[in-house]
Amino acid sequence: MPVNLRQLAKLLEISPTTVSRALSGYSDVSSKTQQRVKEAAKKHNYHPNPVAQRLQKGKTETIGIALSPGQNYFKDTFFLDLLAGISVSLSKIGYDLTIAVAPDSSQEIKSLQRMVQGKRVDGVILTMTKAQDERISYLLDENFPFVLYGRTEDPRPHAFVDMDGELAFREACKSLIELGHKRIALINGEPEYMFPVFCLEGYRNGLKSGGLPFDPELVKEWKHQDKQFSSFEQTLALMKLEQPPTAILFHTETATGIIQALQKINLTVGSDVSLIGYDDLEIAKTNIPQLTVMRPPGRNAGEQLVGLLMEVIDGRSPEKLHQIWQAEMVLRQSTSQL
Amino acid sequence: MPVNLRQLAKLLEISPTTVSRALSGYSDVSSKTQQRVKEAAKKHNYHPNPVAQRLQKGKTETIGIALSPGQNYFKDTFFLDLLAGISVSLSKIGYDLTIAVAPDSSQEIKSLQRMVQGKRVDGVILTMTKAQDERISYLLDENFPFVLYGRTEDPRPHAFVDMDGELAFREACKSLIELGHKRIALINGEPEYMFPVFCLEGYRNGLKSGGLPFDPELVKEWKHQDKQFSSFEQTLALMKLEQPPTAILFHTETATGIIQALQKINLTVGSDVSLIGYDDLEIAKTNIPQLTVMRPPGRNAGEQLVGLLMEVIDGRSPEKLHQIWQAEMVLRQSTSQL
DNA sequence: ATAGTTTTCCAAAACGTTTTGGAAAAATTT
DNA sequence: AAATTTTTCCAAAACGTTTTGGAAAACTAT
Repeated sequence: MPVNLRQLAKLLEISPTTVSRALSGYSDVSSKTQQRVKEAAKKHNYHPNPVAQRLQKGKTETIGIALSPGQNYFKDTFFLDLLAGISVSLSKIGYDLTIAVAPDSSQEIKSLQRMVQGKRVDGVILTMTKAQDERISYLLDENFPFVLYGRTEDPRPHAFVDMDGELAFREACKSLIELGHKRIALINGEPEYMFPVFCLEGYRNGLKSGGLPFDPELVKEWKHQDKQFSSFEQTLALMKLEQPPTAILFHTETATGIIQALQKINLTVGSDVSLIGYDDLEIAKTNIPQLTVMRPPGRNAGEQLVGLLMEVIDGRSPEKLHQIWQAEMVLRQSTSQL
Repeated sequence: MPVNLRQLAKLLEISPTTVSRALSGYSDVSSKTQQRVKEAAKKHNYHPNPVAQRLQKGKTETIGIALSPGQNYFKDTFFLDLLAGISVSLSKIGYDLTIAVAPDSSQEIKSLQRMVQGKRVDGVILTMTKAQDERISYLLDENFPFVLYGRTEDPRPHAFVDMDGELAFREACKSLIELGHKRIALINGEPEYMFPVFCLEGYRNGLKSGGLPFDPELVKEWKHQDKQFSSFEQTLALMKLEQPPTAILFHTETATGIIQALQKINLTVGSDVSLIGYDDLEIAKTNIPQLTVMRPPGRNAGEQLVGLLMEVIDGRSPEKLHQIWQAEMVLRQSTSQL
């Protein structure tokens, strides 16, 4: 039932070469036969075998994304959205997306090697980047095409897309200062990952530009393994300080823990304590009161990643292949004048 | 730098045939040369080109999973866990996992066709199955190997894995009746999907076996597009009834909406209203009070799906290739004697 | 008509494996 | 030592495409 190129050629009494070239629309086959071939292909339900194409072209026409289940950083539908963007962009150019999930973080490098050394993909996309990231060193050492969603400290040139966490937290901080807040806390992610590092920097810069001192007591970190509970605890700790904060900057993915902590000690979100989250997750809209957040542009990150990666694969130097995106503030009910 | 089979053979002054057979451990090559070949392969960092292997074997050694972003059914890390199980099981047998995300539900069938007709995969895994599911009809019509995570009404034999939603909701219902509840509500998913259909059935059977009447007023549905808000509204509606329920059965993914609704009208979870959720998501453990839930076995669903799919691909009749798993009750603080 | 162009086609090689069907060499039996 | 069996190897074909380097056929310009 499944016809191949040779059989189709035989049916048309024409050479396989011509059939191949007709289907790819080369100008050295007359429009008449081109027509004829295309019709026959449709009629006989011919689809070129991608495996054969790949062998011939010397490309896998596949790109990979490596994850570990430890990466439950991704909340809400964010990750699926990213995957969707990547997948759709890839299928437009005839590429496939293969994903490798390592059983745990320690095996992550192995599943990456399987894709790279095993010649299963032409390039990879990496998320959840760390300041020191062995996956990135490996890819750079191997000189294998990749693009990051996030940043890293490795100085060798490489392509990446990232949010401007510094700007987002700086702006959020400034807006709280404008509302009269003098004690502003930050509940941050682990500094092992790159993003929280930028967020802290933005927070410090925001304080500085508003003329407020930096107080290390007001900065807490949650653990990835136990996000909600650790942010719950950190919130309680903050509020037990001699001079507790009147506002908290945080990552919206930890909203549940923080809000429940405030509830427990009978503080009202929005009046007693102002909150600004980073990322506009579902909870920000469904919570009562709705949460003021910094909203990243989102949506087409996948498309951008694919675009950059293709340039890297095509051999363009990754020097200039990076983008840093800005979040915008969405004012809702969790912030108020002090 | 990347060595291929022929080059390795030349280096060893041996035929490519023998190298190939040595590496696959055939008994018709002496253990001495087998040793020699394997060492050389390691030394020269030889990895067989999977594309060439696939062409020769006539298999893609790849399986596909098709999603649409509309499927935000998947909460928490559940989906990543499933993907992890699938990915790990596949890599053990040398297979790749390619995922195709359709831009929206209407395109879902297209991205499935791309994988199937385009000969990009040997089989597919489907989730979020509907009672009437065009994806499933398509695959059955094409006689293409697949396995479902969920059930469907199509009577033609096929492989699947599913939870026993009927049993879970029946048991949950019975346990509430034992606690003395007489007005038990169900906040269910849309009956377009198969799972809620079974849940409703279990609920009805539970009532019946406890000698309680079925009251349609006590059954509500939430919308997938707006899960939290619609369950919020439905909860309020339930509580405005002349005879409001004293207990609610629901899907844990809608917990936020339901709990916030109860909070709004000053009802205490666990004493005023008992709650039992289906699925043991993070929120069930972090909420105060912790939620009593029905916990599905989880974890190795991916492994099972892969196992069944491989049998289908190997041509085994799918008649007997299905499993239905049972959830177990986890007693926490959201249920109490009436 | 002749030479020169352009258009249209195709045979053969190549991509990197595995499998098939023997053949040569070695070991065993007569 | 000859005949038989077993062990070890390999040449060639095959998987389904695309590309290369021409060649034949059809026009165009002289």
